Amino acid sequence: MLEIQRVQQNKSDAIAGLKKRGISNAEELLDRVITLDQKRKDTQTKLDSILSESKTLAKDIGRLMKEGKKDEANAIKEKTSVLKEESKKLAEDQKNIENELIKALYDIPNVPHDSVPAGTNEEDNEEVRSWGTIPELHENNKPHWDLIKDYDIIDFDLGVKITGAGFPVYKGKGSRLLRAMVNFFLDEAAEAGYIEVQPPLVINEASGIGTGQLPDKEGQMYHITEDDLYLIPTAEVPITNMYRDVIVKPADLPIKNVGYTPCFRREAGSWGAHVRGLNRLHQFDKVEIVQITKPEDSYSTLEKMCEHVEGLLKKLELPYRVLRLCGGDLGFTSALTYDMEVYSAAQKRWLEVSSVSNFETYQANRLKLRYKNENNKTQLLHTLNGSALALPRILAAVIENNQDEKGIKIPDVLQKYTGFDRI
RNA sequence: AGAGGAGUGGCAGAGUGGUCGAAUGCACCGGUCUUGAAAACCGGCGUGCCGCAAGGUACCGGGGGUUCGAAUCCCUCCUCCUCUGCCA
Repeated sequence: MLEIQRVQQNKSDAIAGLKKRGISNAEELLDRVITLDQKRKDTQTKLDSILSESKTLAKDIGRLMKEGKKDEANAIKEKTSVLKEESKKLAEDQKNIENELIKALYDIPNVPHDSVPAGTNEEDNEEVRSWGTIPELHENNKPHWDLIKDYDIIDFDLGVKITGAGFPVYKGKGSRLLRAMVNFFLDEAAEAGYIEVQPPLVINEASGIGTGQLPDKEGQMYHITEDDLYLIPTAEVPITNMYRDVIVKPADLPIKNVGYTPCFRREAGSWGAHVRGLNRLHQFDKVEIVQITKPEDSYSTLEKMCEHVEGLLKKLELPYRVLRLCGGDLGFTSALTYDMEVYSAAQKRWLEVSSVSNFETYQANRLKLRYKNENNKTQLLHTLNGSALALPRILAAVIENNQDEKGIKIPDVLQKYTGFDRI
């Protein structure tokens, strides 16, 4: 959630930023927050002074009782009961105002970074750079949903039988290839200084709120109602929430974590064109990198994280492009996001395989994730994360782009992980 | 899952209805002393909110209640420990 102070100080910037997301009533939203905050302050001032008076009187009563001046004490008691009623009412008002304020803040997305182009959808995303050459495939090349059947490496029907649509079964060399990639990605991240973690795959409500999946997007997560827990939609949630309510020692910054987890997404209502095969699933694997940095370091860190992701794609010899997402395509909590897309020569389209974002203080503000700066002041940190990488689409691109008449060639860097060089 | 016990500041640990935001020790930071360090001594040392500030206010696992007044009493939830049961 946005910092109220920042909204107040740079209101026009915030409005301009939110307009890039296509939010036309930005000024109205921000004014509401500012008004509510002022109301909150006023109420608190009143409440505090009443509480202060009550406290003083309570102490007087205690003293008088001890001195045996019961009548005097009782006289004061009457006064305090009036104050108590007032403070009770004010406390209730205060709570209501605070709830309204938080709700209002939850409704406002992050203010995009200056470099984010305005726009309404993916067509307005800006290509920053690209790499690699699109391979020429043989005449009878096939998309991955056919290849996986031909070589019997991924079975969707079996997944349907066990669970339902969107839960594939990886088999034999398919399963080995998946595991090989996970290991490759984790090793590369370790090499780049990320500390590996294995977080829970199930999170509580507070964690969902911390990273912004709740209260808005609960429909996207699988909800275990009996225990009121959620299946993680991404490792970002448990990993970032490790640092909820933490004041980090400056010496520990930047924090760099990597985690491999399955991810679970209901994807309610988002099925349709372009989601065949591995392109969109309810359960998929992902290696996620997360960094927590000082505010002044976050944008250079974002670039480094992109370099890391691009390094993986280069080693896998996959042609890719990097997009800077426009305001309309930008995630709710993100200030700047780069999407990495790999070109699938068989599907003849770009596949999003990674998304690297800087959330600035938006998540940290909800998480209460802070550090003591040089002036010994507690200050919000910046959070960043990126997929490095999302497995199914990478696997799809790898088998599609490396197919020939005789089968599928495994990229060189993966061979020591798979133990085989062809499928 | 059942029975019992417990949750207090970075840690340890006192505090069972009033002057307790909380003793004390350790850790940490600053200073004195010292060539330097250690020891000793002096001072500082939680977080949020309101306030220009002085200061005020809230927080003793979470939520609710009793009371003029709650770390302390009551209810409820959570977590941890011990024993029993079950289990990869």
